[in-house]
Amino acid sequence: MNLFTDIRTLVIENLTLLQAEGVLPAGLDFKNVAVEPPRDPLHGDMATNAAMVLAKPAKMKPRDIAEALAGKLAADGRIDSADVAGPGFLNMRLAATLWQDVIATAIAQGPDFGRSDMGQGRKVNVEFVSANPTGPLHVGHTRGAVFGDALASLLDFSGHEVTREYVINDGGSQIDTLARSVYLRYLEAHGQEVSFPEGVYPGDYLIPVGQALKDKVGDKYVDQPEDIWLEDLRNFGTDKMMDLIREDMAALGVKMDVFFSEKSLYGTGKIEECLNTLDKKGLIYQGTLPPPKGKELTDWEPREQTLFRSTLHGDDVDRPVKKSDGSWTYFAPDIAYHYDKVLRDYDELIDVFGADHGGYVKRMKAAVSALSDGKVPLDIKLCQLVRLFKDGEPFKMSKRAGTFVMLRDLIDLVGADVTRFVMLTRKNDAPLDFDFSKALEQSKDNPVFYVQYAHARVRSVFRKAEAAGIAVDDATLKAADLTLINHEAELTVAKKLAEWPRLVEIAARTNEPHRIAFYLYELAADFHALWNRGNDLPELRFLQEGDIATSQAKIALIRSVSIVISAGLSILGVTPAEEMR
RNA sequence: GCACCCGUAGCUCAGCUGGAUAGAGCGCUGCCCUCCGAAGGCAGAGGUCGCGCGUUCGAAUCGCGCCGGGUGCACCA
Repeated sequence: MNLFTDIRTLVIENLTLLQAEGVLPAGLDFKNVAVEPPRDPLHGDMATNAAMVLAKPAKMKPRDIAEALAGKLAADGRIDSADVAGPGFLNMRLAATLWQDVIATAIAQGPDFGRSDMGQGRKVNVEFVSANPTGPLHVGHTRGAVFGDALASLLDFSGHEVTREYVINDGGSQIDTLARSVYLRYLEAHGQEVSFPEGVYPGDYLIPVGQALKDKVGDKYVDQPEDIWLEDLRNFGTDKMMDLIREDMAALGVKMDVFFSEKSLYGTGKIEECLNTLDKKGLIYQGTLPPPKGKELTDWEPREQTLFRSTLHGDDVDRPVKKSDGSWTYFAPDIAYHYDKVLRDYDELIDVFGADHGGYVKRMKAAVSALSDGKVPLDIKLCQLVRLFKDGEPFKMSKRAGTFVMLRDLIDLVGADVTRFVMLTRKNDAPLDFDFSKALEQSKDNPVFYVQYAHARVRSVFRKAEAAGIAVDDATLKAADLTLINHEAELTVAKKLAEWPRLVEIAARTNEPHRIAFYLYELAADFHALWNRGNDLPELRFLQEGDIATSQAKIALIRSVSIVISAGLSILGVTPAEEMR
């Protein structure tokens, strides 16, 4: 249920009625008629712009339309009052029973309250993380991982059929580097002194991989030329790195549905097939690109190569798919990979990339547009950088090898729940400051704590109620006399709960899970405010001595608060707190 | 040079398919615990929404042009 769409339906019914009565002309388009919460709650519970958007096509004054509509709406039992304001806004006050119904619905639907069918079962593929299999995940990957996972959950919650996918870049030359790095660790495991020249990965995490290789093959590869061991070590290294990455993701609570191997595209004719498809559309040609501008290139010279005419699909320049020596560029298998997704019949594709891939967006969209004839939208979400702080100072982790802060370090320091929530308190295209000390601080300055605290407070009331012998199971609460919930402070919370289904749809439509985090903060604030009103007004306390019916009604209200907080946190991948410690 | 992102209160940031007097938190000022957890709440002060033009009944939001900051430009992956 979504109260806003219910009321919008009511508004449109009455507009139609006005047409039938000849007050409004026929043939009006109602699609721009919106029902929203007014910015200022003093104006009412809901407002509609109907009169203003219809004024021009109906050739009437907005206020006249609004007056006529107000007359109709005021007659409906659900509307306490409908007033015309300003240039033609229609402000409505809703009957208290509607807000009380929200509570009953929340309890009846439990974790599914707010679930939407707006996705209509559309198949969406969310590709995220996709870190090169050359080492463990670091902070930058973490943001993408959290974002992608939360977005996938959000889309699932709003009626999409979601696939979480990771593409393993196991086909490129960075895997040669990995293989050589593993080889050095392998020699080291055999007691050799090794040095790590430029261009290999020096990280400690490869030490056990070298050891494992020794355990597996003994001294078979010692002092052998590269062509003997390279292919084997590419596979061995990639497998070990993917194990590591899977463990990292598991520690963060991220689980993929599909791991797609880029290598599987090579030698199977898939890339060729994809490029043939483009060729048939006249989008492949032999040509020479102009030199890149604004950059001093000393070794640049014009070369003829195979190009994809991406400019016909919105890109700035055409892009090479083959190098001058005839081998594929990185872009070629990536096009083929996205073609594979299109062929797998997804209705929509989403890629979550790091901000450093910004230059890749247009060409990828161009490729998907070309391959699907514009039928499959591709949305690319770029996650900006994460800057680490401690006590307000930039933070660097001292690591023997490398200055990256690893995902594991984050989780060890603050835990997966805090990491996830903090990463989602900023929209993806804004840089994120992550302050360790703040993330662990127990104050309202820390949104993670603030939301968790609200949930813990609800649970605390439940424990007290149970100790007092009051039944607080959902079946009992659902049957509670909710007309006892009628104080303005309580209805404020119920109204915030009513926004939840609408908020979910907005967040899903924009692919912006951070809106969930901000909403939860607002809901927590309304709840904390109500809690404290109980200090001054004893009748607002949730437990009313000797009045079980009222207590149960009030507990039903805060039960629905905890339901929504749990549902929201579940989308973000965070576990709600039972109590604060 | 070009592309993308950002610019909103002293600071960090929200702001819905364009809606009314632009909202939070921190910081500042003053209040509220014999009370379901004060780890919290209430109130006050604080804004040319970077600048200009345009579209519109209406612009922080859309378009164009500037200014400032970030990221990226290749036969790398």
